Amino acid sequence: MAPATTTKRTLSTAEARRETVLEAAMGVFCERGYLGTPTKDVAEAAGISQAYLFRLFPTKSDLVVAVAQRANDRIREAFVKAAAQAKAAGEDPGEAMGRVYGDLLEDRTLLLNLIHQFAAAASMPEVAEASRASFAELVALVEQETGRDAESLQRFFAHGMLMNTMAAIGAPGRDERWAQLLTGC
Amino acid sequence: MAPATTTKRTLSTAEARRETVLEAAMGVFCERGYLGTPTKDVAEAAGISQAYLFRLFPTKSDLVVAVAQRANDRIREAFVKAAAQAKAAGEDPGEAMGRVYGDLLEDRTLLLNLIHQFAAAASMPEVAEASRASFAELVALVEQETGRDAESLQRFFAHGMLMNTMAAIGAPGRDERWAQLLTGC
DNA sequence: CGATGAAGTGAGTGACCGCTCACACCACCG
DNA sequence: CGGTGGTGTGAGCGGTCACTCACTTCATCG
Repeated sequence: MAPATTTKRTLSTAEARRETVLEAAMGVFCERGYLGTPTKDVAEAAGISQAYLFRLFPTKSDLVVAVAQRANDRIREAFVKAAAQAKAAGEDPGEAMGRVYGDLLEDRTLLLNLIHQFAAAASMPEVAEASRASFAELVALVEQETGRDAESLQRFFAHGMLMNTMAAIGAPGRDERWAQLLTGC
Repeated sequence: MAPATTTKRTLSTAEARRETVLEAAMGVFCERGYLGTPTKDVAEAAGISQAYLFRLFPTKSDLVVAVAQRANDRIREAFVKAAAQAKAAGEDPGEAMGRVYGDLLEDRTLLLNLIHQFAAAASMPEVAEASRASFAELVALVEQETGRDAESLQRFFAHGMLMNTMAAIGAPGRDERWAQLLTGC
């Protein structure tokens, strides 16, 4: 790893390692999910030993929750940025947020982490709590930025969840009629 | 299990046993998902030995695919039945199908198997294929029975996927504003 | 009856999993 | 210089996993 270029200790090295690990974990978890992926794979992808992984995240559950929160954070940040840019350009923030969500789903890693998160929520209360907190923030954000009514907001998020599912099962790109119908914008 | 104490033992056919196993498997898989649930738990829930489970389903993957298909079958059957009843009663089949999907999600077992199926689709091509086949049938069915246009069909399924997700993360029943907004009909 | 084949299981197997521990390394400080 | 505290690891531990095999029990039929 490259050492910090300059400065004094603004960020601990362990903290930076944790960032590396979370990034690598998202990439590894997205294939077989949280329960299906061994911690050894995460450690290898992050370029550290399994022993050190367990010092950075005391249990696998801790790691999973952190990964889920990171995925949620990434979505929220993208929404905030898209809304700000749209407002500055005098465009519709709602449309910009919908478009940016579609762009996010192009990143298969993020998308799969999302659906693994929802699946894991069934047996991990902390993950479920993180998911709910994320939806709370996202709904508030979209409502505030767009001023849409309840039905319109529900449609916005429903469309997002459909796109999630379609991407997960590999529907986009298929030329069957049903796939084009459900994935079409 | 039951006939162990008595000297008599009533054998069942392998086919009947497979049905029992699939039913039990849905109940056990729904908690921790396909990769997170050991086959031992499935065998116990079905009341057979692990060894015999592996004679009925040669690999865990075979079992998982069969369970996914069974969940999909159950939804399709419910849709067909609801549409037929609605038509016979002179009601709107589309509304009936939407309502019956809401009823199906009351069964947490089925709902969780659905989202675990979508998650598993990421690493199990056969599961992904089963999911796609199910969507193909469902879309054709709803379109045929309701005659709705593309946008309306997409909204129908999008709403279903949102309900899936909300139920999975435990949103229904919460009194936070966002939850009522997204789960409200 | 004895034979045949399907139903069903106890007792493993090797591989793998989450997690731990003793210890090495390195930068900095007095 | 030695000490201190954080970074990092090799080697495993106990337990669990998917899967197997030798074996028993049962129903059926000539």
